[in-house]
Amino acid sequence: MQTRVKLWPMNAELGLRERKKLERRAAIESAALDLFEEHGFDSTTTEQIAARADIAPRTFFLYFPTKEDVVLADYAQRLDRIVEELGSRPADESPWDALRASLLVVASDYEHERSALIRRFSIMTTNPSVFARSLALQAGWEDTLSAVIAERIGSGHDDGGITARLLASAALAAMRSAIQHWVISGHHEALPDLLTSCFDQLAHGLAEVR
Amino acid sequence: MQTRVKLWPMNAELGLRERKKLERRAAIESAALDLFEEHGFDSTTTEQIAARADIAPRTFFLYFPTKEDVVLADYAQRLDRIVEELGSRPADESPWDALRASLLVVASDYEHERSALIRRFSIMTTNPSVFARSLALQAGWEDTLSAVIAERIGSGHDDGGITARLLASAALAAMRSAIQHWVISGHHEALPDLLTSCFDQLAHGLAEVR
DNA sequence: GCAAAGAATGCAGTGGCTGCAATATTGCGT
DNA sequence: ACGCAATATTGCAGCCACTGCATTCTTTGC
Repeated sequence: MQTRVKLWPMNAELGLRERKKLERRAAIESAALDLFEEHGFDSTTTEQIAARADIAPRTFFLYFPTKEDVVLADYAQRLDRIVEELGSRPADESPWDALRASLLVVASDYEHERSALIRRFSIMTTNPSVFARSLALQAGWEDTLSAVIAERIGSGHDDGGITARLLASAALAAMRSAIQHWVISGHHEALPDLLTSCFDQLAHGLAEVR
Repeated sequence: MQTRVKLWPMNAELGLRERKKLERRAAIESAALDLFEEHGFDSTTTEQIAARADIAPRTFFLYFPTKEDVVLADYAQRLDRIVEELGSRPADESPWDALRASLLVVASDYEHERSALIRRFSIMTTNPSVFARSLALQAGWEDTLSAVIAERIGSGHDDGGITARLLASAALAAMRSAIQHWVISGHHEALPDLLTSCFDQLAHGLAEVR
C-alpha cells in the first residue's frame, strides 16, 4: 500500500559501498557549493572541488556529468517526488488539478528548504550555463509529466499528445513563474500560495487579464 | 508613425564593412550547418567550420559567442519581430490576444521557412547543449515579453509583474508545445493552426480537460 | 593618399571533459 | 581468514571550446 521505497533511501540498510558513495556525493556537493560562493562558479575549477572533497580530479566526473549538475543535484529527486504524487492522485481528478496538487508538494518542500535553495538559485541565476542546464532538466520533466498525463487522459484525447504536453508545459511555466517571483521578491509571500495563484490564473482563463 | 527601421537592414545602404560582416556571418552559418549535418554537431570542430568558411579559427568567435549559437542564429530576429508586432497591437486588445497575434506572426514565418528550420530543429533536438542554449535564449524572450506586457497592463496590476510573467511564460509554452508537435508529427497540420489551438486551450481554461 | 578606427589573425594558454589502463577497495563464497 | 570477482578510484594523456593579448591588415572619413 505504501511506496516511498527508494527516494531518500535509509542509509542503514545499505552496504558500505553504497553508503560511501552517498557520502562522497554529498561531500562533493557541499565542497562545490562552498567554493562557488567563495570564488564564483566560473572561477572554481573541478580540480579545486576535488581537492576540497578529498578525491582525485578524475573522480569528480564519476559523480557528476558536468560542473553545472552539482548545483542542480536535487532535481532528480524533485521529479521523482512529483511523479510519485501524480501517480497517487485519484483517477477522477482532472489532470490540471492533479498537476497542481503534485507541484504544490514540491513547492512546500522548497518553502521548507529555503536557505539551501537560495544558495542554488543565486548561483543558477547568475550563471548562464547553470541556468541553461536547469532549463534542459526541466524540459526533461516536461517530457516525463506529459507522458504520465497522456496516459491519464487516455485514448479519449487522441491528438498525438499535444494536450498532455500543453498541460505539463503550462504547469511547469506556472511553477517557474511562481518561483521566480518568490525569489526576486525576497520570499515575502509563501511559495505554495504564489503557485496556487498562478495555477488559478491559468485555469480561469488568461483572456480576461487586461 | 512607423518603426520598422533596423530589422533586416537593406544591404544596399550599408557600408562595405557592414556588408562584408553580414556576408561572413552567413558564410560561417552555412558552412557550420553543412558540417553539422555531415559529421554531427559534436564531431565538428570550430576549426573545421572556420576552414570551410575561409576564415581564421580565432575569427569564428568574433561572430558567434559559442558553437551552439550558430544553430540558433535566427533567434534574435525572431524576438525583434515579436516585440515589434506586440508594439503595434491596438492598446485595447487584451495582452493575451496581443501575444497570440504576435506569436502567430513568427509561426507563419516558421511555416514558410520549413526546410531551413527543420535542419536547425533536428540539430537542436539531437544535441543537448544546443537544446539547452535554445531554452536559455527563450528564457530571455520571456523576460523581454513580460516586460513589454507589464508595461501594457500598467499599474492596475501592481503585483510585481507576476501576471505579466505568467502570460509571457504561458504564451511561450504554447509556442513550444505547438512547435514540438509540429516537428514530431511531420508537419501535417499547419503550425499557425496548432498554435491557435494551443492558445485557445489555455485561454478557455485548462481545468476542463479530462 | 593618409591617419585613425575597426576587423582579422596568430599565439599561447586555461580548463572541462573523455578514454584507457593501472591500481585499490569492497563483497562474497569457502 | 583468505582469495577471487566485481566495482570504484586514480593517473595520464589528450581533445577542443573558448579567451586575452599583441600584431597585422582593411576600411573609412578627410
